[in-house]
Amino acid sequence: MSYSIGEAAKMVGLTAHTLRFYDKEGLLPFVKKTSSGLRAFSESDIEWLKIIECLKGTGLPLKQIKQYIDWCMEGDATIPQRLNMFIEQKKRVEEQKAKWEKHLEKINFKIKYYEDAAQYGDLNVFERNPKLLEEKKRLFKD
Amino acid sequence: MSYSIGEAAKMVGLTAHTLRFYDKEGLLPFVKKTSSGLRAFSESDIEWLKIIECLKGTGLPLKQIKQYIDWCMEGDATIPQRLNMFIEQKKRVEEQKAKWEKHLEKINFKIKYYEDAAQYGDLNVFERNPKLLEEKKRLFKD
DNA sequence: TTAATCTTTAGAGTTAACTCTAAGTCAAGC
DNA sequence: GCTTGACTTAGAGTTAACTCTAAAGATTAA
Repeated sequence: MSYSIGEAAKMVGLTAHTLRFYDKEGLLPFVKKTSSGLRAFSESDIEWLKIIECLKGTGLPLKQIKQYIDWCMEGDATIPQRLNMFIEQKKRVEEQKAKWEKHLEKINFKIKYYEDAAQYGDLNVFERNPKLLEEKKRLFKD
Repeated sequence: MSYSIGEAAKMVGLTAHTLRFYDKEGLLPFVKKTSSGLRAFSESDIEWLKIIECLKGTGLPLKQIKQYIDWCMEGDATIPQRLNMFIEQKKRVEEQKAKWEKHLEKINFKIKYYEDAAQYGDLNVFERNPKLLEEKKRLFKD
């Protein structure tokens, strides 16, 4: 069983346009075509798309995703590079997560700040709640 | 005390070019200029930049950041909108974090997969480790 | 006071990742 | 067989967010 480009697109939450664009960029060398020239996505192609989505979704540029796909096509000799690539990506994701935690603290501070402001209808928040001022200093010091 | 555009840029990890671009886009209406036309960033302007960085770093487009800045300039009447904006942003960050957790599981799987492959020099990983195949099915089923 | 460095503007150029169009081909239902 | 909708390609256009250039003015250190 195989899927048309439109079906495959729906399965991974992309458009057929985007899949054609990826193909043109060399990200989908594994996708075969029918005798009449239509792309036919196999189950394993769908898995490829999910890995591409995973890497793209964690911020890896398409060029580097293509690099990975190229390594996969080259065969067993590139296993170390591929392993290294996923280790690096894991590192990046975890760094990014740490950054987001910091951002989230600032956002939570702003929510507290505006909740108080909304309640009283003005921005004299720190006069009413000096502890929030301390928290602000801590969050914005660096 | 105030900072030149270059100093301000260094303090928040951006370039002077980028700060001028932000200014042109209307993101920095609070920045004053000296009598000779140079931008002078105050301490509180630096805090503005950090909030902009926080919002940009959690994926909010510059247009929506500008919307927030505009609300701030409009005065107390827009406090509810601003509160709502941060609540929405918090929601988005937490959704994004959940997505990244899922991506991270796939990445961890790939690391295990390629570690085994690297050790044996081939990709017959699932023959050696059938449990990994089960994990793959679980991770890629949806 | 002069050289080096920084800042100013307007505006052009770049990059990544789509997004769409046109003109034609293919497939499924009636 | 015919219509309708999905598919094909090449290539143009879009969007966001920078990134850079040029020419002129401002600031700083010697």
